[in-house]
Amino acid sequence: MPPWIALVDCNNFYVSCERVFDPRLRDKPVVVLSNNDGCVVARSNEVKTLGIPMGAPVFKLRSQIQAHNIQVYSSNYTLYGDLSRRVMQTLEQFTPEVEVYSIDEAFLGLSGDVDAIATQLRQTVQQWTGIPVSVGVAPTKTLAKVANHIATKSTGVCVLETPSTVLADLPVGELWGIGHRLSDRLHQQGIETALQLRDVELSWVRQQMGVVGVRLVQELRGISCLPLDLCPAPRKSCCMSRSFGRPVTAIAELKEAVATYAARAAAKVRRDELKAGVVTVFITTNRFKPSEPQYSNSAVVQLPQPENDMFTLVQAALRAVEWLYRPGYQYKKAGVLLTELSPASVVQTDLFSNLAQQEKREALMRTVDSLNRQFGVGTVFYAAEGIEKGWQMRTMLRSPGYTTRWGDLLLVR
DNA sequence: TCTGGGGTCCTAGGACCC
DNA sequence: TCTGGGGTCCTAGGACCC
Repeated sequence: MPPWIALVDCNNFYVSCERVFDPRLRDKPVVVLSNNDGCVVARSNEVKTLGIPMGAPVFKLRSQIQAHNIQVYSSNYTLYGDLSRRVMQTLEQFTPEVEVYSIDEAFLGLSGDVDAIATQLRQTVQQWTGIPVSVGVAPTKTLAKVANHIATKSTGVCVLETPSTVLADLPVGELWGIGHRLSDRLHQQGIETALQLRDVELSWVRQQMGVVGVRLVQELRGISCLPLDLCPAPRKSCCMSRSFGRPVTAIAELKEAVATYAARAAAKVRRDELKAGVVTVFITTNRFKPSEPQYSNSAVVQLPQPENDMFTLVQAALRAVEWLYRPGYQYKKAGVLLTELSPASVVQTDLFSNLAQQEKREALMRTVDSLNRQFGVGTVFYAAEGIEKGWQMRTMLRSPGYTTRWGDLLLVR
């Protein structure tokens, strides 16, 4: 294992993606909103300077958006996913040891003149993809996160060899793995900085923060406890859920939404060559409106054998909705969770399964998937998903699918 | 009017077994 | 009188991440 770990982080990733295809957005304040245009999930530096926090609900920002002429975008995950893939492929030019950690971050194993490599890598990603990145290099993942933090605020590259002074200036709550709960508890115990946490007794850490805390503290001391994960295990669950664009009261609409989510979730597990053994459906009213009657519940359907066929999973999900639905409530959100995922290649049949029928369905699913891949999600769908979809989430301000839809190709002149 | 979505890991406690 | 203990599995809830 090489002695260094680098964290490459795309700066303000979603905003940077929008800027790649619309250079007029450079140097302007830009935000990208969550699904349903609910709250802010990405901010340009100009917006950060204005003090607008991550996760701020957009309806509270109206006056600021006006006053500073902030450019507002709905999220365009197809575009971001595509650019992310290009960034990751570029990183693979520099080392085979790439752990894709999230849509905009990767850990890399590096050795040699890491300062020079990091600088070169940063320039190459910028040149090949148009996305600015910061690179933090250190002996452990946790310290690489700290280094990245510094890199983002300075020249874009930071190699952290002797971090004591840096850790003394870092509030403990900003460490990777310390959320607001742990942060509060540490403050109560008089621990304010990352350096103080690093130098605390391990037995105390074990008792107060469990094994997760022990690993974190060891990492701060330069002892790697979170190795690079170069071949991630297959996922254990697949969730598809959305808030509705408006309150939903009728079971017919709820069924359309849940059928749509089940079909999308089924497509995801087929893409990953998995099958699901259990389908869970949940529905809920709007918890932000305590004045209205509240109801939320979930139902679990155990399948006789693992499936990834759209019809089977949608039917199971719809049975769950019938069981869950109570009239008289304004539903705000629903979701479908697929669990007990197993490899699709393992064929498991029971006495009553009809092989010929199963093969026909698999062929049909392959055709559906390929059409939806080629022409966009929703080209072919199950009638139970509904046509009008009045419940669908709002996305008023979405940018075009520059790299994934022929019709949206950027026009020059 | 208007507050995201998709994951993972850990722990504690109960049921059950021998 | 004296009432084990270790292991596994499952579940719910908590905490965190991006």
